[in-house]
Amino acid sequence: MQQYKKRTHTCGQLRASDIRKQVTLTGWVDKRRNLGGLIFVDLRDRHGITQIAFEPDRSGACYELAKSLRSEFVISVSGSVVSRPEGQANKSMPTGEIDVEATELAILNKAETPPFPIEDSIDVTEDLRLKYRYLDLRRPIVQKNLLVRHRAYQVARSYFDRNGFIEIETPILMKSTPEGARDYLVPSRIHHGKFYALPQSPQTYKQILMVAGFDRYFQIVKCFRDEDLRADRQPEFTQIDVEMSFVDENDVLAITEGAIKEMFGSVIGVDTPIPFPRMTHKEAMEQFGSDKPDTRFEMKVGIFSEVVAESGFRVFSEAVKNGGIVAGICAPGAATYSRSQLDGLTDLAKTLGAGGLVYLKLQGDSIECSASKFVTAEETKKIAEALKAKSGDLVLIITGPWQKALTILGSLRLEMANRLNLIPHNKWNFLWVTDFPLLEFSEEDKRFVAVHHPFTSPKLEDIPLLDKDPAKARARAYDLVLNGTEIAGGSIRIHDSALQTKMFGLLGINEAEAKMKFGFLLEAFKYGAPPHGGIAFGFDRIVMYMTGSKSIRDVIAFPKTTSAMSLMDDSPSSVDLKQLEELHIRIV
RNA sequence: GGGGUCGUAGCUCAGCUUGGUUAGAGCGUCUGCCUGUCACGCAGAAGGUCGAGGGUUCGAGUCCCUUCGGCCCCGCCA
Repeated sequence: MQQYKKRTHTCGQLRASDIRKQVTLTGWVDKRRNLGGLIFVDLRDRHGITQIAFEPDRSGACYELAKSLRSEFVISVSGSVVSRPEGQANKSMPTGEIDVEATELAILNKAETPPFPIEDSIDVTEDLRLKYRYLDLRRPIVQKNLLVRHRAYQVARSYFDRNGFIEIETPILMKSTPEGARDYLVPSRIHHGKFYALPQSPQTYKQILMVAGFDRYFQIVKCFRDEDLRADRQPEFTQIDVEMSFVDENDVLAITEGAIKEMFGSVIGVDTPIPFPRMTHKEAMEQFGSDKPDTRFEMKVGIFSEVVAESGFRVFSEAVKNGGIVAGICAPGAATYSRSQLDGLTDLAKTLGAGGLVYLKLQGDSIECSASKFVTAEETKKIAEALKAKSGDLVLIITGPWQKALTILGSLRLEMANRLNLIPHNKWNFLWVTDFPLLEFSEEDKRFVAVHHPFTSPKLEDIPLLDKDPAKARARAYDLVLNGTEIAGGSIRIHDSALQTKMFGLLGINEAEAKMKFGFLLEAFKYGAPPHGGIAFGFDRIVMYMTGSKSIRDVIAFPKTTSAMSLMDDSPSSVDLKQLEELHIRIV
C-alpha cells in the first residue's frame, strides 16, 4: 500500500477555464501514446477522459515512470492544467482543450492486458463480457445504462412517496405456493425436509398489507422465477410493486400513467401523453394477433371466416365448421417474395403450430393463390378486399382455433414488419390491454388455470358466469404494453373470502389444499379486507427501453446467461457434502 | 423438453464444401526507433490442447457420434 494524492477533480471535469490550476486526477489508463520523447496518457474514470502529457524536461522522473504505464493501470497524477498548442485541441472531447502536464505520478495498481478493450464499440462475444463483467462494467456505455437505471429508481421512489405510497419490504424467504411459475426453493436447516421459496412476486404479502390498512404500498423488489430465459427474461428480475386500497381499475391505471410519464420524462426526456389508449384483450387479439400488440405499425389482422365458410377449399370451410377462424394479414409490397422465401414463411408458421400457410400474391389485376386449385377466383378477390390488399401486396392466411390462429398471425405480422422494415424506432407507443379472460383451460393439467393469477377479481357482471361458463368470464386485469412488450401488469383483487374460495375451486384447488397453501390469506380476508388492486412494473424491461438496449442483460449489473448461469462467479455450483447433510438433502 | 445458429491465436474471423507440406489475416500484446499524439507512426517478434471426449482413416481443424458452453426462438414464464 502506498500514500497517494487524492483527486481534486474528476476526469470529465477540467476545461479551458481551469488552465494554470494545480490538480490531481485518479483513474484508469485508457490509452497511452508514446511518441518517443513525449508520452500521452488518456486517463479515464466514470466521469470522462482527460489527456495527461508527460514531457521529459518538465515532468522529470515521472516521465521515466510513465514509460511503464499500460492499459488499465490505476494511477494518481498531479500537475498543472495547460492549454494545448495551437491546432491541437480535440473538439470531440469535452476536455479536449486542455492537458494535464504531469509532475507527479503514482502507480496505484498495475493491470494485466484486458481480454477486450474498455470502450463502447467492441466486437466480442457476450460470454466473454459476462465472464469479465467487472471490465465490461467499466465501459462508458454500460455505465450509462446503470446510471439511467439509478435515475429511474430515484424518480420512481420520489413519485410514489409524493403520492402517499409507503415503501415496505416483504420477505425473500417465503412459503412456496402452487400456481404460476416454478419456484426457486431454499431448504430449511432447522426444519427437516421443509423448504422456503423465493417470491415469484410479493403478491400475497402486498394484499395482506392492504388488509393491515397500509392503503398505498410500493416496493422496488427482486422476484424469482425458475423458468427458461429469453432476451427480456432473467431468473431474478426487479419489479416496482404497487398495491392500493379502495380503488377500481381507473385509479390504478391513472397512478401508473403518472409514474410512467414522470419516469420517461425526467430520466430520458421523452414526453408521453396520458391517458394511454386502451384496448380490450379481444380487440388486441383480433386486430394484432397478440395480447401485447406493437401498435407502431399497422398491418392489422383481418378475420374473414364468413367469406370462406362455404368454400370448396376444405381447409377453410372445415376450420369454420369446427368453430375456428380463417384470418390473414397483408404484407405491403411483398408480392415479389420468391418461392423459397414463401417456403421459409410456411416453415416459420409451422414451427409456430400452424397446419400450413396459404398466401395470395397480388400483381396488377391478377391474384396468385397458393391454393388456387381449390379456392375460386371470386373467393380470393373477396379475401383481398377484406384485407384491403393492393397490387404488389402479399396476403398470408392462417386457419385454426381463434387463439392459436391469431397468435400465429401475430408472430407473422412481427416477422414481416421486421423484414419489410416497417417498424418506426422513434415511437413510444404505450397502450393498455384490459378485460383479459379470467381463466384458460390447460390441456397439460386438464383444468382451468388463472390467466393472471388466482387472486384476480372477475368482472362483477361476469361473476354469474363462474357457475355457467367459466371460460367466458373476464378478469379485472390490465397490462401496460410498450412497443409490443408487456412492461406492467396488474388487477383488481378478490377481497372476499367466499369468492376467493370459489376461485380456488374453479382452479381445481380443493378446500383442504386451499387452506394449506393460502389459508393465511383467506383467514386475513375474514378480518375486514378492503377492496384493493395493484400493478407491478417490469423495471428491467422499462430501463431496457429507456437505454435502447437489445437485452435485459445490458441493464442488469450481474446478469445470468440463457442457461441461468453466472459466468463471472460460476454459479450455480456444487456444495460441500457437509452443507447438504446439514440441510438433510441428498443428490440423486 | 424442442428448433436454429455459433465455438480455430488475448479478441474478431478465414480455412471445413472436396481429409494430405510448417493452420492464416486484421486488431491487440511485446521489443526497438520516434517531442503534439488522440484509431499516433515506422520496423521487427512472440503468440494455437482448432470447445471437450470418442470414432472412421495411412492421415482429421475438415467426415461421423457423444458432450459442454454462448446467443435467438417455440413450449414454459399465475
